[in-house]
Amino acid sequence: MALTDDAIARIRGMISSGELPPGARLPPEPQLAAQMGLSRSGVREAVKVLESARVLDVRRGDGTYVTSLAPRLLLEGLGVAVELLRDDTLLEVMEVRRLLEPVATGLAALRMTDTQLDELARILEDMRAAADDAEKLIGFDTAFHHTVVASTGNETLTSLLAGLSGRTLRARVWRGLIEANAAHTTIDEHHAIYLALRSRDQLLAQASALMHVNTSEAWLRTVLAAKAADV
Amino acid sequence: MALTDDAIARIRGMISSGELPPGARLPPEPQLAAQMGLSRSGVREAVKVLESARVLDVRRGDGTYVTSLAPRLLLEGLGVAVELLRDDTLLEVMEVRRLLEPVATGLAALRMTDTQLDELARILEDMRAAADDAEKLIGFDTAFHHTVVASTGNETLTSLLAGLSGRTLRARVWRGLIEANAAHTTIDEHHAIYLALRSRDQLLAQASALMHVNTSEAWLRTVLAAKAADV
DNA sequence: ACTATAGAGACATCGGACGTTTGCCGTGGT
DNA sequence: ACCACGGCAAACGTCCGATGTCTCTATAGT
Repeated sequence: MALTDDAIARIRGMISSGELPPGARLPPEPQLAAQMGLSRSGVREAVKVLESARVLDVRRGDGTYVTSLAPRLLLEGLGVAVELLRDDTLLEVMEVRRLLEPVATGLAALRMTDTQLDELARILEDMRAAADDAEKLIGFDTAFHHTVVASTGNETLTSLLAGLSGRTLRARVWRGLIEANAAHTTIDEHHAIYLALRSRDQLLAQASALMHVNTSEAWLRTVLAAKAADV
Repeated sequence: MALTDDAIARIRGMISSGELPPGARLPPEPQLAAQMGLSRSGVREAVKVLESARVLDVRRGDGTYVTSLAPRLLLEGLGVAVELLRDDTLLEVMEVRRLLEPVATGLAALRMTDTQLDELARILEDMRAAADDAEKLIGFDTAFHHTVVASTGNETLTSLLAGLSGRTLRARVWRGLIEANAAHTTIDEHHAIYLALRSRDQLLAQASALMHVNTSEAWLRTVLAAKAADV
């Protein structure tokens, strides 16, 4: 199993060493194969792996290029990984969010601009208007938290939290929420977070975010327990 | 580019739907190819991608199996992603650690067992004994923080922080530390964390961890600045 | 100067062949 | 009855060559 994996490692090495900077173009597959001493098939597998990791960008008919290597791209894989976690480990993910979201929201309280606060208010309105449409609620919920975290200006943090709050996870929580007619309570929690951010109160922002994650965790437990009972 | 990516998505779907539970064996490559309507080459690329993501385990001469899907495996990719981040985004990573490590250490203060505390003490001794060997120091440093975070019992959290504290990043920080003869100061910081954990003082644990990350960040800045000046 | 088109280059996919490794099972001996 | 050995079959690893399809570019024509 050495050949293809070697190729992966070598290409990665060329990138991290700076030999292949972001945007650089790789040699054509046949040439790359010759250069690394393996067949084109092996090179293709290696390239495919790096493409799926958003390290390479393969453009058919054109060539293969190194991506920008932005955190947003490289950390995208975290999301798909979390989607595959089994139910019993989703509570671990939730605990990480419980640790990270409050402090991240607290940091946002220090850095959020008025424009961003206005956008939050708009999303909050959208949320209230869509209080019975699960799909829309999930979308606005995602937008709300994304806006908050993005205001820290830390793309790595934003991508990380986005990955931890995968669509599947969110959908499960909201399903529990809506079925129990508790959507308005959760929307109020968002409002509390908004108020804390608006007043740039770091501690209050932390606290309100913790309350919110805690609620989410509780509903996730409910949903998971219901599913376990089904089986 | 649809065929291979479709295959990836389909296999992932079969896994998350429960059709292929952890440990399950996939059909042989030729059969899988027929079943999904593409050639063996395409299947191999798809399998390789999922293997690199630690979703599949390919055993030559035997067959292909679904891994345990444990967080430790699936989040392993985070580490390699972080290794490829460019220098200017490493500070973002450090900021995430600055947010996450203190609260994680605080949680550890509540959950650490006496046995684990004893192990910490042992690592601390090793560290003092190896105060001039960069390689060893990095190893003990990694072991120290791993032991602390692992005591939370949250494998997801542990893997996440491990990924954020990649070997390269650690090596850079320690290089700066040792060159400036500041290794002993950092070892003292570890001692402070240990004392806080030993007394099960959550707030003190948080504070000492923050001090420590802050020091690391400062040294990282120094190293990065020196490198930038070189160029 | 602009546009349409033809060609070259590059990736996408396929099919088959051969090597190597692994696991299993039957055989034979103890 | 148990164990060690050997051989077979299955499965992955690697390679090769051919063909399809898409992009970009340079050329020719208006």
